[in-house]
Amino acid sequence: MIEPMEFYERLKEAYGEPLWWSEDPMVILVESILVQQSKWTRVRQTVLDEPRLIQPEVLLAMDQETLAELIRPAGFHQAKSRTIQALMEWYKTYDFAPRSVSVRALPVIRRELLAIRGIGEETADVILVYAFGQPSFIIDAYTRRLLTRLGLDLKTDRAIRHYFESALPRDYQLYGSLHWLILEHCIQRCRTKPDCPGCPLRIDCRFGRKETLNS
DNA sequence: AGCCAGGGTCTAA
DNA sequence: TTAGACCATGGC
Repeated sequence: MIEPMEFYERLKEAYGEPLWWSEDPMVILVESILVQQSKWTRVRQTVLDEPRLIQPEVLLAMDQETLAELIRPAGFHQAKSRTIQALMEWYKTYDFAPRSVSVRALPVIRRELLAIRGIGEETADVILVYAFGQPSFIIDAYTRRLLTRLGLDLKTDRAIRHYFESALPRDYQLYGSLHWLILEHCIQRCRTKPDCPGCPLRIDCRFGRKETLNS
């Protein structure tokens, strides 16, 4: 059974120093909503082409229908436009200065984010790690899939969270880097090469195939 | 044509 | 607590 740190090292060795989502908190806030059940290519077809639009005041000033049209290519545009504006209202209460909060505030921020309709566990953790610099491990579909393929019997997200958080230093940069490496591995490599020759994790990720029990 | 994508909410059992 | 329908779009 592979340990979380080894998991990280193997990916890092294969893909090099991991990138970071963005240094701009506003980009994280907006993109984390847009990318839900969507793809990067579609996210890039939206409001992100206009950096002047990615500002809290601008997003709050436009009506929801207008914002919805701007983000249409990302899918679920009605729900997402509503969520983005609710998120901006919440962000205002932090004076648009995410890095100023203390580590002890993590559970508070997480609860507040989860209270916003359209923001679930994954999105909340993405925002915590990449925008607020808080160590809350991000669990996405790719992470679940890799762990399953690694033969780890972690049935719930709670178990997966414990697997990582109990073995890794509580370091938001490490959490963010690992999450990014997993994306790198799954999107850049596994999805384009389903057979995954020379896989650094030495597993069969089975992209493009139905997940089957007992396989 | 149909399947699927880095999710989230709601409902029914 | 968990499974399944639903939400929308576009690329392959």
